[in-house]
Amino acid sequence: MSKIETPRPIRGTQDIFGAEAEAFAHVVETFERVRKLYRFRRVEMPVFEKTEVFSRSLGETTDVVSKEMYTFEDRGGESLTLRPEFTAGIARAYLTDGWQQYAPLKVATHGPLFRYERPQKGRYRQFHQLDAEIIGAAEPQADVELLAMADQLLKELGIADGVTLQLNTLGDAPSREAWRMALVEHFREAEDALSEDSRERLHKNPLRILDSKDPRDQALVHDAPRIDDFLSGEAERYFLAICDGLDATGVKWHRAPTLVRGLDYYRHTAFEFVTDRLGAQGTVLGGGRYDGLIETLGGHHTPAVGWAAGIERLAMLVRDAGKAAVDALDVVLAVEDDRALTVAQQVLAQLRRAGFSTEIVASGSPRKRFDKAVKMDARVILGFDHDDSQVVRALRGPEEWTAKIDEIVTPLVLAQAS
RNA sequence: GCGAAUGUAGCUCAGUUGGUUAGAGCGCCGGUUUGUGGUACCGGAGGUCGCGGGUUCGGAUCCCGUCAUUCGCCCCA
Repeated sequence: MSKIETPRPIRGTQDIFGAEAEAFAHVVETFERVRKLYRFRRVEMPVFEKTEVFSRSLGETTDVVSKEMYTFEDRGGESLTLRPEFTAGIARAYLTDGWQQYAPLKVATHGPLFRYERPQKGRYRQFHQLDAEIIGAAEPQADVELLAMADQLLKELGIADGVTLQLNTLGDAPSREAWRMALVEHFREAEDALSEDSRERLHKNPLRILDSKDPRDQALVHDAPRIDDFLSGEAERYFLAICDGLDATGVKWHRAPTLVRGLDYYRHTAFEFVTDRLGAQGTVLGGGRYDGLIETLGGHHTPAVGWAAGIERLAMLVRDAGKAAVDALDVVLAVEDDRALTVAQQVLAQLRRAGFSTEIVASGSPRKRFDKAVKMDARVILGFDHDDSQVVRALRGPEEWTAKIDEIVTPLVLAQAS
């Protein structure tokens, strides 16, 4: 008989358990609570879409589309792709599901996304994001509201210290194009001094040179033309309105003139909440305005803003900050004699129905069950020996007491209340 | 796609210049002790030393390849 080999997990996937899973759930629960305060509607989106949903909206030449997507043919021969981000699918639904009637539409969702990348700290092939979008709103207040929600989320997660909001504008389409051309001209003059990566970027995505980490690029970036010199009057007024709005809302921000976005569809506002506590993956939440995206999917010109946040990255910060408290165990039952099992089962059901989180220890060596129960760190321990009185003893409460089995809940409720 | 480090029990790790039958702590299972108690002791299960090849009388240890993990680059949340 040949040995059966256990299948290995897929590279870049995670089996999340224990404290990590608690932190993960805490992030999602907090997001759900905050999103309701801001009246964002919950949506559930498909995990896969036609490939063109992403290739057209993100841009064929972006790394995400050209080498990071999980694309496959289904049995009908259609090219499908596991979603590498949320925005494109939501924009598609806005057009195909008649969501335009609800504009301006505020939606929120979360779930798994897929990108074929080299895994490292805070970066996985199946990863998870929170996502919030406002579609059909052209006014700066939409950007401000979205940022305020992000800010409140981070504060309620208890990780706002050490995370800063980096804010920039990319201008409207003409501003952005003029800036882009000036940047290309600036960097082309000194092309030989650029890093290899940046020479490549010069042709593919010159804006990205601005946030290069290579020291050879730093000096050139420092002298590079600023978007401020290319902003149209309208684009400038728009950006100032956002700055004022954030100040009025009490959201702290820093101007980051070299902050750009990787994906082509962004206009005007661009932002990232950044920390230095997660190594190379410092962006914890990022987004911006994507007024051009809906058109690439065949819709009318539709202004929109959104952001996404990496749940794993937030969960790591939450864990490091010690903010993910595991819910304490209310009661543990130690069955020290198997003949008392039936009685214990009755009490167990009674307690759980009454709303107490309850665990039972009834296996292994009877003499060691109490010790096991003690280690579970419950607020109350109930000991079950075998005798005819059907009385249990409670320890580790505010005080010790005994009770008949059908009267256990009452003293526990009283103990809870005191 | 590129670079570096690391893979020994369920977990955290020892394992000397290559040399008997590969170890410890924790956890798990059983027993004894204690008996309103988180104790101590005894015993047990559990390992193709990531995988494959090579060098050697002999490989957990040296060499090559491969897979995985981690940390960077890139990309991005």
